Amino acid sequence: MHIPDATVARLPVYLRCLAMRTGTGTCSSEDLARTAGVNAAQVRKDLSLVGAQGVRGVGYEVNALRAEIRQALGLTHDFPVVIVGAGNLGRALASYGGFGEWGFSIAAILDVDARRIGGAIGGTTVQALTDLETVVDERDIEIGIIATPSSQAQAVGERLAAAGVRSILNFAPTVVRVDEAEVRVVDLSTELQILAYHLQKSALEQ
Amino acid sequence: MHIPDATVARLPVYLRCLAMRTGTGTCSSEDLARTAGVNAAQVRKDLSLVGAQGVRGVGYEVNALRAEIRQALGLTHDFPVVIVGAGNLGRALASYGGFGEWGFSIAAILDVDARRIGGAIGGTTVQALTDLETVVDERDIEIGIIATPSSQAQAVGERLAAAGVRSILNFAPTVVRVDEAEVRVVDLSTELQILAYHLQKSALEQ
DNA sequence: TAGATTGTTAATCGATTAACAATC
DNA sequence: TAGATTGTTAATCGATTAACAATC
Repeated sequence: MHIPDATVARLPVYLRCLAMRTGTGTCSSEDLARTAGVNAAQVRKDLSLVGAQGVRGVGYEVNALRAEIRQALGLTHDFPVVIVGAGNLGRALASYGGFGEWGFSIAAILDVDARRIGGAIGGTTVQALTDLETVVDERDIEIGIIATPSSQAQAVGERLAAAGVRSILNFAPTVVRVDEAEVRVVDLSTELQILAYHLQKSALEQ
Repeated sequence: MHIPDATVARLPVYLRCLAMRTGTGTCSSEDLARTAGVNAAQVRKDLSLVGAQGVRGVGYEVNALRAEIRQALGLTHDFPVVIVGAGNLGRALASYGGFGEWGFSIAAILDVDARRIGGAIGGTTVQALTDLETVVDERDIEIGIIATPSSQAQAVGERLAAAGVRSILNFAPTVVRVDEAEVRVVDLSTELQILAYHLQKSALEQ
């Protein structure tokens, strides 16, 4: 079944909201909508798209709901992830606790800098960037995270794609275009600029 | 003039694409569309919404375009930003180079941990979290960044809002709801989950 | 039964894009 | 003039949401 992009983007939010609850009990679409900050009709529509079923007059069973959403997102097996770049950002990402919770694990952290190679970050030893292809192949890595300086981001993206990685998350503040892989960007200044627009707009309204 | 949200979200991308070019010369909607990864008609529509004007048969003047987009986004003055949390993530954000380029500056970095207070991160001295209200007031801060552990995120969001901050960027992997402020979330696991969905989908298609 | 809440429809709203006249 | 590209229209597509019958 096809799930619209807009729904896919909201599913992780629902998972996060559900994670804040105790394991058992039920939850109405109204409850979930309030914590997620969306419309209740939208919650019901999204949930029916992922195949979750509630009980009229009662709500959704929290545990079953979690399972349905994870299933729909494909979070059914573990995803080994490679982080390229062991600077401040790479370290912050690696020591971010929430990886395992959703079935992602850090298979490797790579860097070019000899002073960083061999060091440990949250239990993972930093390897040389030259190991990229080997690591991707041996550990069956499907997801790569770019946490390098902007100047190296495009080249790393291309290497990841050439090694067979089909999903890339780019944290470097630059455009990375790779035809063979899906690239998502996470960027501080983009977010700040969007906030700035809204600030200006609300200032004009006064 | 009202600019649709979808357009506002693309404007920073255009700025980034334009930043990759030399200061002068022209650029067609087709050029910009290719680097930004969107449709050329969409680029022209977006640009006409921000009031940018091109020349038929030639394209848009790069410098003028940059200026129009910045103007539309409200990037006309400097925005002092406060970062709450001086752990790995806070450090990574603070040492991220692209701040100044778009008119944002780090006015303060705050933390609760006495071992971090007084230390310097990229030229800024870490201050005590108790200084939050004073700093926001004295430096006229309108934007706050939450880079604390999840457990403290909501409380920090509320304090920021109470101190008068109307725009908050939350990097903690948890839901932060504050009625008086706009909160945007940037979250690693959300992005990974969306990638996982697409991986699974393309695997099923084979 | 009465109250609550789902699941779905249908209307509305907003975003995308092909197409093409205008014009440099 | 010929080629290129904008600016805008109108069609299409996708997303949101109010409303309500179904039903626990």
